[in-house]
Amino acid sequence: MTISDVAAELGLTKGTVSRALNDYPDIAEGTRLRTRRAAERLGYRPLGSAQAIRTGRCRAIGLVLETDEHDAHRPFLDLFLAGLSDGAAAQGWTLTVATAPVGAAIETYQMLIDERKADGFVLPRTRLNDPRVTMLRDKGAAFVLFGRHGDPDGCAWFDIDGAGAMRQAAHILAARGHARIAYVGGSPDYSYNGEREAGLRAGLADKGLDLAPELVLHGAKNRESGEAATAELLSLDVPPTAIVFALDRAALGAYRAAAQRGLVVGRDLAIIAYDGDPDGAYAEPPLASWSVDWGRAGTTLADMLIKRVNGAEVEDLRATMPATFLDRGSASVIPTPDPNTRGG
Amino acid sequence: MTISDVAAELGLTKGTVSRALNDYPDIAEGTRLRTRRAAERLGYRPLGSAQAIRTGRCRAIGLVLETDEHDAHRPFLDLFLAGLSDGAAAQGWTLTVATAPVGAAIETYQMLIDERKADGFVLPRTRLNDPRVTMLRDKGAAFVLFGRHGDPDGCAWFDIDGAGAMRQAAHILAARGHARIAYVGGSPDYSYNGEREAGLRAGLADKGLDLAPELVLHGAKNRESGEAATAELLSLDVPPTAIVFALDRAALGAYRAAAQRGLVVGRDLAIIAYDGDPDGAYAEPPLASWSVDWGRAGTTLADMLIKRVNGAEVEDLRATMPATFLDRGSASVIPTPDPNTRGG
DNA sequence: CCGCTTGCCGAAACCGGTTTCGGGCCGCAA
DNA sequence: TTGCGGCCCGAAACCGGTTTCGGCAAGCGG
Repeated sequence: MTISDVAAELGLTKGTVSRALNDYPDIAEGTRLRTRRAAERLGYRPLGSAQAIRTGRCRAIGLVLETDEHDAHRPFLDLFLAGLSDGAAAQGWTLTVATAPVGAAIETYQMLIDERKADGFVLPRTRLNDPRVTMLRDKGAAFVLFGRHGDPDGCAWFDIDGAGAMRQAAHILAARGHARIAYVGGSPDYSYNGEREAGLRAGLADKGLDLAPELVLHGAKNRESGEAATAELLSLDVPPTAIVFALDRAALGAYRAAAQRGLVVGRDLAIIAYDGDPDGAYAEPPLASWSVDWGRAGTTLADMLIKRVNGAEVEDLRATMPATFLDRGSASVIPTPDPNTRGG
Repeated sequence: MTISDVAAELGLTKGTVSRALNDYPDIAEGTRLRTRRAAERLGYRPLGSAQAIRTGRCRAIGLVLETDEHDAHRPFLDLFLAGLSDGAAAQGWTLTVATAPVGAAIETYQMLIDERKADGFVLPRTRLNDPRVTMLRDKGAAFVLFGRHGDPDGCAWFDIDGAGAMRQAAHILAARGHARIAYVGGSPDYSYNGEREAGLRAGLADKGLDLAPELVLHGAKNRESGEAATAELLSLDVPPTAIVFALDRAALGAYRAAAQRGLVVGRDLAIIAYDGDPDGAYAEPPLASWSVDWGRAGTTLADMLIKRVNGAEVEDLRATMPATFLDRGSASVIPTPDPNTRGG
């Protein structure tokens, strides 16, 4: 069922049918309706590749997932893909997915651009200094970052408000009587890390507290390193009464470190983390965490990218979305003695 | 950089260049090489959509993920996608991903076929009676199942040998002194369930054992239902000394059910499950499980689908891959008394 | 009544490839 | 020398759309 078939059925030419279906202004209203109905009735769907060749648009969002990141546990990938796919499908677009080792990602983008398999890209896990950004910017390709880049010039981006979440985490812990609060970050290469730490500092400052230098650790990206970081913090002369983790995966390692010192999470030590990893719900006690709506994030990114491809300015394509606090057992109130008289 | 540019550079016509690059037999060897080098040097890459329009092939694998399955935790989706993408990329193909609610998947396939966004499909999570299979078979679309279908006629498929894994699980447990072994299955709609149960039965039969009817439960797809199933089994007059689960997620629920009865997994109760879920490694004791190489599975499926699109017969496109046993603490030897004198 | 817009559609070029067809040139046998 | 068959390549059709251009007919003002 091609456009010529539809045209023949109506006694029109294919050019006229094309213009009618694409809402050109030089088509009579009656003709437009007649054409639309006939196309519907005959089950006509324009061939993507055929339009692409003339318009230069294949109406596809490109997504390149970087492999080789062993710590990159992605429990939400399906939700994220569903969001992207829904957002794309709502406008008749599709999703082209490729994977590549971290180093070779650039080539993959290049290939997708050259063969016009995608009109633009959603860049997951944006790093502060990201070669993908400079490359795509140079080539004039359309893209939207998920996360923020060191130099936002020419970048459209979408991000979860990790700073706001951490700021509120500080407020919550302060309200529950904590004064000595630690922070365990993830990989410093990613923007989220700085955002979350800054947010926590801001929240503490709001309450007249600060983040002691010895209570700040970085690079905890999995259970093992989270456990090690926690062990280090708990060995201090004056250990923290609460720890805020940048990542759930690291926080889940804290349970064992605490247990080894005879401490019970949620009673002797408060923990708040970030990601809303479903594993956290099964910890004992369940892990309090900031959860992200990955589906909505995907849909929003898809919308933004399509707008960008259609010519919207990057300055108008920047947005954040709040995270939601899952107030679970690990963050419950801890009856602490005066921190000044405790342990030291 | 189009094919005409390359032709002009060489003083040939675009038709000749096209034939040279596609290894037509009526092109002189010298011309072929000269053309190939020029294309390489100029960085020419044929436009996917342009070839698609004439050849009818867009060199893309379609993958439709079904959402709305809340129990469909997919910790390996990234590995699977990477495998598919690698297998596709090795032959110059790409991967088109879409998602759809379970009921609406058919429409999504239809759309991808009509707009020729994919030349064929990999069908994940095949059900025994799967509407996708009948639909694609009727339309003459190319596809490869991941899992098996009730009626394999006209189907190419790839599957993990869950039956073999379960059979070996039976052997292992029997060798470690277990005689009263239970099976907790997942969703009966999927072929894997029947395969795994049958494999277990076969393995028990090999050792002169059988699966008592009261020791077979179904529908445990998550922690909660796994916990409930375990509780039910442990309340029997003569409870099992070992439980084999079709799914890791369900097995992880067993730990709590055992603990509530004062039983310790790996000492009082042996557990073997299936999937190789990374969460299992962090259980106490770690969960013994059959792990699947999702990356290789993806690559194999991609290869098979491309062969199918290129005209291979479905009968030649059927294969299984073994799972690997992760012999961890939950399956350790349990010193049981004679089952006949115990508990009853 | 004439000329000039305006609305609407047909005709044809075009996009970047692939594939078919036909013919020039060469070598070889008669 | 002529005829014939291969080897190569050019020319052009083709795929299914989009977009430009030109022209016919109706409407309108002068």
